[in-house]
Amino acid sequence: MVKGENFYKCLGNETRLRCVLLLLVREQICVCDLADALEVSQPMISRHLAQLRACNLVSDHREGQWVYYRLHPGLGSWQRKVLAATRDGLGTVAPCAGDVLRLQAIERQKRAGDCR
Amino acid sequence: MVKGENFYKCLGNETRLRCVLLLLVREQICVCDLADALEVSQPMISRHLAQLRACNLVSDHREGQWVYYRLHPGLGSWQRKVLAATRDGLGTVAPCAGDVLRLQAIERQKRAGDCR
DNA sequence: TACCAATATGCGGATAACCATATATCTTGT
DNA sequence: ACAAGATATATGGTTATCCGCATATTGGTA
Repeated sequence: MVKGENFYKCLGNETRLRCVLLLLVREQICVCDLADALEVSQPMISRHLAQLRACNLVSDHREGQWVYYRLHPGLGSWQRKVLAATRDGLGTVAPCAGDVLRLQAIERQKRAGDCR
Repeated sequence: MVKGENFYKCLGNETRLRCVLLLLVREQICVCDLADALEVSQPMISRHLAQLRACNLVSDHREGQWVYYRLHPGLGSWQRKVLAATRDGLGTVAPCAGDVLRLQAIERQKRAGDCR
């Protein structure tokens, strides 16, 4: 089996692709922020994240109550090139552009909450 | 729907990925040579080529009895970058390396046939 | 026309992918 | 210990994908 097959199978789903593209913009994102930014249910994002994890596209770590995901540090350089090219091609159009905007809004809201 | 989704769905199948990587090595290849190089049946290669065609990853043209496939000339630059990075990452390992060798053997055999 | 090689497609069955809903687990604060 | 928030998984049903085999189509040639 071609090693890239699972890699591309993962990217062949809209939710997972949008996840990965968001993780190209932010070092790490917690599950609830991902769900809100992509406007999908919590079980749905969790299951897709599990798949990305199984294929070593992302890694996760817990910080208290929250689980943060990031692009897997062990990604091959060719895979990073693929993702970068994809961001250049798709990052600025719908729905990815909207995902970034929503994520930024979520982050603003959290910072505002910290102030009181 | 993210535009790249179908692109990646196509690449998420071993046979189709190997096809595309071979087409990165040769300008154009006919169906029977593709089937022989990848060691898959003719209906199978034909069906996958139809899918690649439907997603505008490849284009085809007839030359007499043979139908030749090539990477679609209208591929976006980010898509070409993705394919180039994939070739760099996977092109020299199995099964892709073997595909190229078998294709070369097929071409040698054809040239030998032409000489008599 | 008849035939052969090359290619495409129809069909049926097996498997995998996907989603929504419900429930379980884990962590923290009370 | 209990409650609540965050995350993961189980379950069931629907749809999509993949494959093998048989057959149709197309172009060249006798």
